Amino acid sequence: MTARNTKKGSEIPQGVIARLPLYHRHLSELADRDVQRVSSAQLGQEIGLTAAQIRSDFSYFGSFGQQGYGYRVQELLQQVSIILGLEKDYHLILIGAGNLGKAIASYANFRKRGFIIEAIFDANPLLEGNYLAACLIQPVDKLEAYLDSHTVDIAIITAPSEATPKICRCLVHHGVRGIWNFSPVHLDVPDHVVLEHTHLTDSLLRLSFRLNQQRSDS
Amino acid sequence: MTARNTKKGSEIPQGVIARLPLYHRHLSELADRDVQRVSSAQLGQEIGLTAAQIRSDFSYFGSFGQQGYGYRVQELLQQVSIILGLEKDYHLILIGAGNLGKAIASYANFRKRGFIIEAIFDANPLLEGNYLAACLIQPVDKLEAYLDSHTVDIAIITAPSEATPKICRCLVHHGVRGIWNFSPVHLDVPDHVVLEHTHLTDSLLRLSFRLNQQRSDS
DNA sequence: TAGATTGTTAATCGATTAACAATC
DNA sequence: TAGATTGTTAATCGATTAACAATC
Repeated sequence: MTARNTKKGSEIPQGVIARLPLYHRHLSELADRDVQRVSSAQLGQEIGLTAAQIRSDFSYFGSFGQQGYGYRVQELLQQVSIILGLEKDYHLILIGAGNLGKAIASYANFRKRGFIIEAIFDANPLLEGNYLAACLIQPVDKLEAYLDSHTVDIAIITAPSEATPKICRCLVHHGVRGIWNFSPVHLDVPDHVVLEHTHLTDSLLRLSFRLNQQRSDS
Repeated sequence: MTARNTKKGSEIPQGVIARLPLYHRHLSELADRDVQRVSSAQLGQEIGLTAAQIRSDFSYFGSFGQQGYGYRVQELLQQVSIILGLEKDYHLILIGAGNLGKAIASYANFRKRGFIIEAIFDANPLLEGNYLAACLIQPVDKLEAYLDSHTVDIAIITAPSEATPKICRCLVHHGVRGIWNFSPVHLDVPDHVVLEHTHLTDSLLRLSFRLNQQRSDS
Protein backbone atom coordinates (compact mmCIF):
# COMPACT_ATOMS: atom_id res chain seq x y z
CA MET A 1 0.00 0.00 0.00
CA THR A 2 1.72 3.19 -1.17
CA ALA A 3 0.75 6.73 -0.24
CA ARG A 4 -0.51 8.58 -3.27
CA ASN A 5 0.57 11.98 -2.01
CA THR A 6 2.22 13.55 1.02
CA LYS A 7 -0.59 13.63 3.50
CA LYS A 8 -2.95 10.94 2.33
CA GLY A 9 -1.80 7.72 3.90
CA SER A 10 0.33 9.36 6.57
CA GLU A 11 -0.32 9.05 10.27
CA ILE A 12 -3.39 11.05 11.32
CA PRO A 13 -2.68 13.41 14.26
CA GLN A 14 -4.87 13.10 17.34
CA GLY A 15 -6.06 16.66 16.87
CA VAL A 16 -7.46 15.85 13.46
CA ILE A 17 -9.27 12.81 14.82
CA ALA A 18 -10.72 14.90 17.63
CA ARG A 19 -12.08 17.43 15.13
CA LEU A 20 -13.66 14.97 12.71
CA PRO A 21 -16.82 14.45 14.80
CA LEU A 22 -17.12 18.22 15.10
CA TYR A 23 -17.03 18.55 11.32
CA HIS A 24 -19.55 15.79 11.00
CA ARG A 25 -21.92 17.38 13.46
CA HIS A 26 -21.70 20.80 11.90
CA LEU A 27 -22.04 19.58 8.34
CA SER A 28 -25.10 17.58 9.41
CA GLU A 29 -26.63 20.78 10.70
CA LEU A 30 -25.89 22.62 7.47
CA ALA A 31 -27.37 19.76 5.47
CA ASP A 32 -30.47 19.82 7.66
CA ARG A 33 -30.85 23.48 6.85
CA ASP A 34 -30.47 22.66 3.15
CA VAL A 35 -27.32 24.71 2.80
CA GLN A 36 -25.71 23.74 -0.51
CA ARG A 37 -22.15 25.00 -0.25
CA VAL A 38 -19.70 26.12 2.39
CA SER A 39 -16.15 27.47 2.24
CA SER A 40 -13.41 26.59 4.70
CA ALA A 41 -13.55 30.21 5.85
CA GLN A 42 -17.29 30.05 6.68
CA LEU A 43 -17.03 26.67 8.33
CA GLY A 44 -14.07 27.85 10.37
CA GLN A 45 -15.91 30.95 11.47
CA GLU A 46 -18.89 28.95 12.62
CA ILE A 47 -17.03 26.36 14.64
CA GLY A 48 -14.11 28.47 15.78
CA LEU A 49 -11.20 27.11 13.75
CA THR A 50 -9.00 28.69 11.09
CA ALA A 51 -9.77 28.06 7.44
CA ALA A 52 -6.25 26.74 6.91
CA GLN A 53 -6.67 24.15 9.63
CA ILE A 54 -9.89 22.86 8.16
CA ARG A 55 -8.40 22.49 4.69
CA SER A 56 -5.32 20.91 6.16
CA ASP A 57 -7.41 18.44 8.15
CA PHE A 58 -9.44 17.31 5.15
CA SER A 59 -6.33 16.98 3.01
CA TYR A 60 -5.28 13.98 5.13
CA PHE A 61 -8.09 12.08 3.49
CA GLY A 62 -8.35 13.53 0.00
CA SER A 63 -9.50 16.55 -1.98
CA PHE A 64 -13.16 17.18 -1.42
CA GLY A 65 -13.47 20.82 -2.45
CA GLN A 66 -13.40 22.90 -5.56
CA GLN A 67 -11.25 25.97 -6.15
CA GLY A 68 -13.24 29.15 -6.29
CA TYR A 69 -16.35 27.42 -4.98
CA GLY A 70 -15.71 25.70 -1.68
CA TYR A 71 -17.30 22.43 -0.62
CA ARG A 72 -20.67 20.94 -1.47
CA VAL A 73 -22.19 20.31 1.95
CA GLN A 74 -23.88 17.02 1.06
CA GLU A 75 -20.79 15.62 -0.58
CA LEU A 76 -18.42 16.67 2.17
CA LEU A 77 -20.76 15.30 4.81
CA GLN A 78 -20.84 11.99 3.05
CA GLN A 79 -17.06 11.89 2.78
CA VAL A 80 -16.67 12.66 6.49
CA SER A 81 -19.24 9.97 7.28
CA ILE A 82 -17.24 7.44 5.32
CA ILE A 83 -14.01 8.54 6.99
CA LEU A 84 -15.62 8.05 10.40
CA GLY A 85 -16.93 4.64 9.37
CA LEU A 86 -20.58 5.64 9.65
CA GLU A 87 -21.71 3.97 6.46
CA LYS A 88 -22.04 0.66 8.24
CA ASP A 89 -23.75 -0.63 11.38
CA TYR A 90 -22.01 -1.74 14.54
CA HIS A 91 -22.88 -4.41 17.06
CA LEU A 92 -22.60 -3.03 20.59
CA ILE A 93 -23.05 -4.42 24.05
CA LEU A 94 -23.27 -2.54 27.32
CA ILE A 95 -22.01 -3.76 30.66
CA GLY A 96 -23.41 -2.12 33.77
CA ALA A 97 -27.09 -1.16 33.83
CA GLY A 98 -26.82 1.51 36.51
CA ASN A 99 -27.91 5.10 36.06
CA LEU A 100 -25.27 5.92 33.50
CA GLY A 101 -25.78 2.66 31.65
CA LYS A 102 -29.48 3.40 31.44
CA ALA A 103 -28.83 6.86 30.07
CA ILE A 104 -26.41 5.58 27.44
CA ALA A 105 -28.66 2.70 26.41
CA SER A 106 -31.59 5.07 26.02
CA TYR A 107 -29.69 7.63 23.98
CA ALA A 108 -31.38 7.48 20.59
CA ASN A 109 -28.61 9.28 18.70
CA PHE A 110 -26.34 6.27 18.82
CA ARG A 111 -28.81 3.93 17.20
CA LYS A 112 -29.59 6.57 14.59
CA ARG A 113 -25.93 6.54 13.53
CA GLY A 114 -25.80 2.77 13.30
CA PHE A 115 -24.46 1.94 16.75
CA ILE A 116 -26.91 -0.68 17.95
CA ILE A 117 -26.85 -2.00 21.49
CA GLU A 118 -27.85 -5.63 21.23
CA ALA A 119 -27.18 -6.93 24.72
CA ILE A 120 -26.94 -5.48 28.21
CA PHE A 121 -25.24 -7.16 31.15
CA ASP A 122 -25.29 -6.41 34.85
CA ALA A 123 -23.83 -8.04 37.94
CA ASN A 124 -27.02 -7.51 39.94
CA PRO A 125 -29.16 -10.68 39.63
CA LEU A 126 -32.28 -8.68 40.54
CA LEU A 127 -32.12 -6.87 37.21
CA GLU A 128 -32.07 -10.11 35.26
CA GLY A 129 -35.00 -10.35 32.89
CA ASN A 130 -35.73 -6.63 32.97
CA TYR A 131 -35.68 -4.66 29.78
CA LEU A 132 -33.78 -1.48 29.16
CA ALA A 133 -34.43 0.43 25.94
CA ALA A 134 -36.11 -2.68 24.54
CA CYS A 135 -33.05 -4.76 25.32
CA LEU A 136 -32.99 -7.66 27.78
CA ILE A 137 -30.68 -7.34 30.79
CA GLN A 138 -28.63 -10.48 31.31
CA PRO A 139 -26.45 -11.55 34.24
CA VAL A 140 -22.81 -10.73 33.70
CA ASP A 141 -21.75 -14.36 33.96
CA LYS A 142 -23.41 -14.92 30.62
CA LEU A 143 -21.07 -12.38 29.04
CA GLU A 144 -18.39 -14.88 27.98
CA ALA A 145 -20.89 -17.19 26.35
CA TYR A 146 -22.40 -14.24 24.52
CA LEU A 147 -19.03 -13.06 23.24
CA ASP A 148 -18.30 -16.55 21.95
CA SER A 149 -21.51 -16.76 20.00
CA HIS A 150 -22.03 -13.19 18.74
CA THR A 151 -20.12 -10.52 16.87
CA VAL A 152 -19.38 -7.57 19.11
CA ASP A 153 -17.71 -4.51 17.57
CA ILE A 154 -17.85 -2.19 20.55
CA ALA A 155 -18.39 -2.81 24.26
CA ILE A 156 -19.49 0.02 26.51
CA ILE A 157 -18.41 -0.28 30.13
CA THR A 158 -20.59 1.59 32.61
CA ALA A 159 -19.86 -0.78 35.49
CA PRO A 160 -18.37 0.17 38.88
CA SER A 161 -14.62 0.88 38.80
CA GLU A 162 -13.71 -2.21 40.81
CA ALA A 163 -15.35 -4.51 38.28
CA THR A 164 -14.01 -2.79 35.20
CA PRO A 165 -10.47 -4.20 34.77
CA LYS A 166 -11.76 -7.76 34.91
CA ILE A 167 -14.52 -7.03 32.41
CA CYS A 168 -12.01 -5.36 30.14
CA ARG A 169 -9.67 -8.35 30.20
CA CYS A 170 -12.59 -10.63 29.40
CA LEU A 171 -13.64 -8.49 26.44
CA VAL A 172 -10.13 -8.33 25.04
CA HIS A 173 -9.63 -12.03 25.55
CA HIS A 174 -12.75 -12.78 23.55
CA GLY A 175 -11.73 -10.57 20.68
CA VAL A 176 -13.63 -7.31 21.20
CA ARG A 177 -11.66 -4.62 19.39
CA GLY A 178 -13.46 -1.48 20.53
CA ILE A 179 -14.02 -0.51 24.17
CA TRP A 180 -15.69 2.62 25.44
CA ASN A 181 -14.97 2.96 29.12
CA PHE A 182 -16.74 5.27 31.56
CA SER A 183 -15.07 4.03 34.75
CA PRO A 184 -12.38 6.30 36.17
CA VAL A 185 -9.70 3.64 35.99
CA HIS A 186 -6.66 3.21 33.80
CA LEU A 187 -6.99 0.17 31.55
CA ASP A 188 -4.20 -1.60 29.71
CA VAL A 189 -5.17 -3.11 26.38
CA PRO A 190 -3.12 -4.60 23.55
CA ASP A 191 -2.28 -2.39 20.56
CA HIS A 192 -4.95 -3.87 18.35
CA VAL A 193 -7.73 -2.84 20.74
CA VAL A 194 -9.14 0.67 20.46
CA LEU A 195 -9.92 2.15 23.86
CA GLU A 196 -11.90 5.34 24.31
CA HIS A 197 -12.22 6.85 27.76
CA THR A 198 -15.01 9.13 28.93
CA HIS A 199 -14.17 10.16 32.45
CA LEU A 200 -16.92 12.49 33.57
CA THR A 201 -15.12 13.52 36.73
CA ASP A 202 -12.07 14.56 34.71
CA SER A 203 -14.21 16.96 32.70
CA LEU A 204 -15.63 18.47 35.85
CA LEU A 205 -12.16 18.89 37.36
CA ARG A 206 -10.92 20.63 34.22
CA LEU A 207 -13.86 22.99 34.47
CA SER A 208 -13.05 23.58 38.12
CA PHE A 209 -9.42 24.35 37.29
CA ARG A 210 -10.32 26.85 34.60
CA LEU A 211 -12.88 28.47 36.87
CA ASN A 212 -10.19 29.10 39.45
CA GLN A 213 -7.53 30.04 36.94
CA GLN A 214 -9.56 32.89 35.46
CA ARG A 215 -10.02 34.61 38.76
CA SER A 216 -6.22 34.73 39.29
CA ASP A 217 -5.55 36.37 35.89
CA SER A 218 -6.74 39.82 34.96
CA MET B 1 1.54 40.66 39.24
CA THR B 2 5.00 39.49 38.14
CA ALA B 3 6.00 35.92 37.33
CA ARG B 4 8.46 34.66 39.87
CA ASN B 5 10.20 32.31 37.46
CA THR B 6 9.93 31.19 33.86
CA LYS B 7 7.04 28.77 34.02
CA LYS B 8 5.17 29.74 37.15
CA GLY B 9 2.71 32.41 36.15
CA SER B 10 2.88 31.71 32.44
CA GLU B 11 -0.05 30.53 30.37
CA ILE B 12 -0.94 26.89 31.11
CA PRO B 13 -1.14 24.75 27.94
CA GLN B 14 -4.36 22.84 27.31
CA GLY B 15 -2.46 19.56 27.45
CA VAL B 16 -1.31 20.25 30.98
CA ILE B 17 -4.86 21.09 32.05
CA ALA B 18 -6.11 17.87 30.48
CA ARG B 19 -3.55 15.84 32.42
CA LEU B 20 -4.16 17.40 35.84
CA PRO B 21 -7.28 15.32 36.60
CA LEU B 22 -5.35 12.22 35.56
CA TYR B 23 -2.60 13.06 38.05
CA HIS B 24 -5.20 13.71 40.70
CA ARG B 25 -6.93 10.42 40.11
CA HIS B 26 -3.75 8.39 40.13
CA LEU B 27 -2.30 10.10 43.17
CA SER B 28 -5.58 9.46 45.00
CA GLU B 29 -5.21 5.79 44.24
CA LEU B 30 -1.64 5.73 45.49
CA ALA B 31 -2.69 7.55 48.66
CA ASP B 32 -5.50 5.02 49.19
CA ARG B 33 -2.93 2.26 49.00
CA ASP B 34 -0.81 4.13 51.54
CA VAL B 35 2.07 4.58 49.14
CA GLN B 36 4.40 7.19 50.66
CA ARG B 37 6.59 8.30 47.77
CA VAL B 38 6.63 8.22 44.03
CA SER B 39 9.13 9.38 41.41
CA SER B 40 8.21 11.00 38.12
CA ALA B 41 9.57 7.87 36.41
CA GLN B 42 7.25 5.54 38.35
CA LEU B 43 4.25 7.78 37.96
CA GLY B 44 4.94 8.11 34.26
CA GLN B 45 5.26 4.38 33.84
CA GLU B 46 1.94 3.78 35.55
CA ILE B 47 -0.10 6.31 33.62
CA GLY B 48 1.72 6.15 30.31
CA LEU B 49 3.57 9.48 30.19
CA THR B 50 7.26 10.35 30.16
CA ALA B 51 8.93 11.35 33.40
CA ALA B 52 10.07 14.60 31.80
CA GLN B 53 6.54 15.55 30.89
CA ILE B 54 5.28 14.99 34.40
CA ARG B 55 8.02 17.10 35.94
CA SER B 56 7.50 19.75 33.30
CA ASP B 57 3.75 19.80 33.98
CA PHE B 58 4.14 20.26 37.72
CA SER B 59 6.75 22.95 37.25
CA TYR B 60 4.04 25.26 35.90
CA PHE B 61 2.71 25.46 39.42
CA GLY B 62 5.75 25.16 41.65
CA SER B 63 8.37 22.75 42.97
CA PHE B 64 6.73 19.91 44.81
CA GLY B 65 9.47 17.27 44.75
CA GLN B 66 12.80 16.60 46.32
CA GLN B 67 16.00 15.76 44.46
CA GLY B 68 17.11 12.18 44.98
CA TYR B 69 13.80 11.28 46.61
CA GLY B 70 10.86 12.05 44.35
CA TYR B 71 7.48 13.25 45.54
CA ARG B 72 5.63 12.58 48.78
CA VAL B 73 2.31 11.21 47.54
CA GLN B 74 0.15 12.90 50.19
CA GLU B 75 1.79 16.25 49.68
CA LEU B 76 1.66 16.14 45.89
CA LEU B 77 -1.97 15.04 45.96
CA GLN B 78 -2.82 17.98 48.16
CA GLN B 79 -1.01 20.38 45.88
CA VAL B 80 -2.80 19.03 42.82
CA SER B 81 -6.10 19.29 44.68
CA ILE B 82 -5.43 22.93 45.43
CA ILE B 83 -4.41 23.59 41.82
CA LEU B 84 -7.69 22.06 40.64
CA GLY B 85 -9.64 24.11 43.16
CA LEU B 86 -10.88 21.09 45.09
CA GLU B 87 -10.27 22.54 48.53
CA LYS B 88 -13.59 24.35 48.39
CA ASP B 89 -17.20 23.44 47.68
CA TYR B 90 -19.16 24.46 44.61
CA HIS B 91 -22.82 25.27 44.14
CA LEU B 92 -24.21 23.44 41.12
CA ILE B 93 -27.51 23.29 39.36
CA LEU B 94 -28.64 20.84 36.71
CA ILE B 95 -31.01 21.61 33.86
CA GLY B 96 -32.70 18.68 32.16
CA ALA B 97 -33.84 15.75 34.30
CA GLY B 98 -33.89 13.16 31.52
CA ASN B 99 -31.94 9.92 31.56
CA LEU B 100 -28.56 11.59 31.39
CA GLY B 101 -29.52 14.24 33.92
CA LYS B 102 -30.62 11.51 36.31
CA ALA B 103 -27.35 9.68 35.90
CA ILE B 104 -25.28 12.80 36.49
CA ALA B 105 -27.36 13.90 39.48
CA SER B 106 -27.00 10.45 41.04
CA TYR B 107 -23.25 10.22 40.52
CA ALA B 108 -21.88 10.24 44.06
CA ASN B 109 -18.29 11.06 43.06
CA PHE B 110 -19.13 14.67 42.30
CA ARG B 111 -20.58 15.38 45.72
CA LYS B 112 -17.65 13.64 47.34
CA ARG B 113 -15.29 16.14 45.68
CA GLY B 114 -17.36 19.13 46.75
CA PHE B 115 -19.53 19.62 43.69
CA ILE B 116 -23.00 19.81 45.17
CA ILE B 117 -26.09 19.88 43.01
CA GLU B 118 -28.54 22.09 44.83
CA ALA B 119 -31.33 22.51 42.30
CA ILE B 120 -32.66 20.62 39.30
CA PHE B 121 -34.82 22.10 36.56
CA ASP B 122 -36.84 20.49 33.81
CA ALA B 123 -39.19 21.75 31.14
CA ASN B 124 -41.63 18.91 31.67
CA PRO B 125 -44.31 20.09 34.16
CA LEU B 126 -45.12 16.48 35.03
CA LEU B 127 -41.77 16.10 36.78
CA GLU B 128 -42.42 19.11 39.01
CA GLY B 129 -42.32 18.19 42.64
CA ASN B 130 -40.47 14.92 42.06
CA TYR B 131 -37.16 14.33 43.73
CA LEU B 132 -33.97 13.24 42.05
CA ALA B 133 -31.02 12.28 44.22
CA ALA B 134 -32.73 14.01 47.15
CA CYS B 135 -33.09 17.19 45.15
CA LEU B 136 -36.41 18.75 44.17
CA ILE B 137 -37.16 19.07 40.46
CA GLN B 138 -38.44 22.52 39.59
CA PRO B 139 -40.04 23.83 36.41
CA VAL B 140 -37.53 25.55 34.16
CA ASP B 141 -39.40 28.84 34.27
CA LYS B 142 -38.28 29.19 37.86
CA LEU B 143 -34.66 29.12 36.73
CA GLU B 144 -34.25 32.88 36.39
CA ALA B 145 -35.69 33.56 39.82
CA TYR B 146 -33.40 30.92 41.28
CA LEU B 147 -30.32 32.41 39.64
CA ASP B 148 -31.22 35.82 40.99
CA SER B 149 -31.53 34.58 44.55
CA HIS B 150 -28.80 31.93 44.80
CA THR B 151 -25.10 31.58 44.12
CA VAL B 152 -24.47 29.18 41.26
CA ASP B 153 -20.87 28.30 40.40
CA ILE B 154 -21.52 25.67 37.78
CA ALA B 155 -24.59 24.81 35.71
CA ILE B 156 -24.86 21.40 34.09
CA ILE B 157 -26.94 21.30 30.92
CA THR B 158 -28.44 17.91 30.10
CA ALA B 159 -31.42 19.34 28.26
CA PRO B 160 -32.40 18.61 24.64
CA SER B 161 -30.23 20.33 22.03
CA GLU B 162 -32.99 22.66 20.87
CA ALA B 163 -33.46 24.09 24.35
CA THR B 164 -29.77 24.44 25.16
CA PRO B 165 -28.74 27.75 23.50
CA LYS B 166 -31.55 29.62 25.22
CA ILE B 167 -30.72 28.08 28.59
CA CYS B 168 -27.07 28.94 28.08
CA ARG B 169 -27.86 32.59 27.32
CA CYS B 170 -30.02 32.76 30.42
CA LEU B 171 -27.26 31.33 32.59
CA VAL B 172 -24.65 33.70 31.22
CA HIS B 173 -26.96 36.65 31.54
CA HIS B 174 -27.51 35.88 35.20
CA GLY B 175 -23.83 35.61 35.96
CA VAL B 176 -23.09 31.89 35.95
CA ARG B 177 -19.37 31.52 35.18
CA GLY B 178 -19.08 27.76 34.72
CA ILE B 179 -21.15 25.71 32.27
CA TRP B 180 -20.86 22.00 31.63
CA ASN B 181 -22.78 21.19 28.48
CA PHE B 182 -23.80 17.72 27.31
CA SER B 183 -25.88 18.79 24.29
CA PRO B 184 -24.24 18.31 20.92
CA VAL B 185 -24.50 21.98 20.00
CA HIS B 186 -21.95 24.72 19.64
CA LEU B 187 -22.42 27.42 22.27
CA ASP B 188 -21.00 30.91 22.21
CA VAL B 189 -20.15 32.38 25.58
CA PRO B 190 -18.26 35.50 26.62
CA ASP B 191 -14.59 35.15 27.56
CA HIS B 192 -15.22 35.28 31.28
CA VAL B 193 -17.44 32.16 31.16
CA VAL B 194 -15.79 28.75 31.32
CA LEU B 195 -17.49 26.25 29.06
CA GLU B 196 -16.78 22.53 29.18
CA HIS B 197 -18.29 20.26 26.57
CA THR B 198 -18.95 16.56 26.97
CA HIS B 199 -20.30 15.33 23.66
CA LEU B 200 -20.88 11.61 24.05
CA THR B 201 -21.54 11.05 20.37
CA ASP B 202 -18.21 12.66 19.50
CA SER B 203 -16.40 10.12 21.66
CA LEU B 204 -18.21 7.27 19.98
CA LEU B 205 -17.39 8.62 16.52
CA ARG B 206 -13.71 8.92 17.43
CA LEU B 207 -13.80 5.30 18.55
CA SER B 208 -15.48 4.36 15.30
CA PHE B 209 -12.84 6.19 13.28
CA ARG B 210 -9.96 4.49 15.06
CA LEU B 211 -11.64 1.12 14.74
CA ASN B 212 -11.75 1.54 10.98
CA GLN B 213 -8.33 3.13 10.73
CA GLN B 214 -6.57 0.17 12.33
CA ARG B 215 -7.94 -2.26 9.83
CA SER B 216 -6.50 -0.22 6.95
CA ASP B 217 -2.99 -0.15 8.47
CA SER B 218 -0.87 -3.23 9.04
C1' DT C 1 29.68 10.21 50.82
C1' DA C 2 27.48 8.02 46.60
C1' DG C 3 23.20 7.38 44.36
C1' DA C 4 19.03 9.07 42.93
C1' DT C 5 15.97 12.24 41.18
C1' DT C 6 14.44 16.82 40.77
C1' DG C 7 13.59 21.36 38.10
C1' DT C 8 14.99 23.57 34.09
C1' DT C 9 17.35 24.57 29.84
C1' DA C 10 18.26 23.42 25.08
C1' DA C 11 17.14 20.38 21.25
C1' DT C 12 13.67 18.06 18.87
C1' DC C 13 9.53 17.12 17.20
C1' DG C 14 4.95 17.99 15.54
C1' DA C 15 1.02 20.84 14.72
C1' DT C 16 -0.88 25.23 13.23
C1' DT C 17 -0.83 29.12 10.30
C1' DA C 18 0.30 32.08 6.47
C1' DA C 19 1.03 32.43 1.84
C1' DC C 20 0.37 31.34 -2.86
C1' DA C 21 0.26 28.81 -7.22
C1' DA C 22 -3.28 26.17 -9.31
C1' DT C 23 -7.68 26.31 -11.10
C1' DC C 24 -12.78 26.12 -10.88
C1' DT D 1 -12.58 36.48 -18.15
C1' DA D 2 -12.09 38.02 -13.18
C1' DG D 3 -12.92 36.58 -8.58
C1' DA D 4 -12.86 33.20 -5.26
C1' DT D 5 -11.18 29.46 -2.89
C1' DT D 6 -8.87 25.21 -2.83
C1' DG D 7 -4.77 22.04 -1.64
C1' DT D 8 -0.15 22.30 -0.37
C1' DT D 9 4.33 24.13 0.78
C1' DA D 10 7.18 26.85 3.82
C1' DA D 11 7.37 29.51 8.06
C1' DT D 12 6.00 29.81 12.64
C1' DC D 13 4.65 28.50 16.79
C1' DG D 14 4.19 25.53 20.75
C1' DA D 15 4.68 21.24 23.14
C1' DT D 16 7.44 17.23 24.26
C1' DT D 17 11.73 15.13 25.20
C1' DA D 18 16.57 14.63 26.35
C1' DA D 19 20.15 16.07 29.00
C1' DC D 20 22.29 17.77 33.04
C1' DA D 21 23.62 20.79 36.84
C1' DA D 22 21.81 21.21 41.38
C1' DT D 23 21.10 18.94 45.52
C1' DC D 24 18.57 15.97 48.80
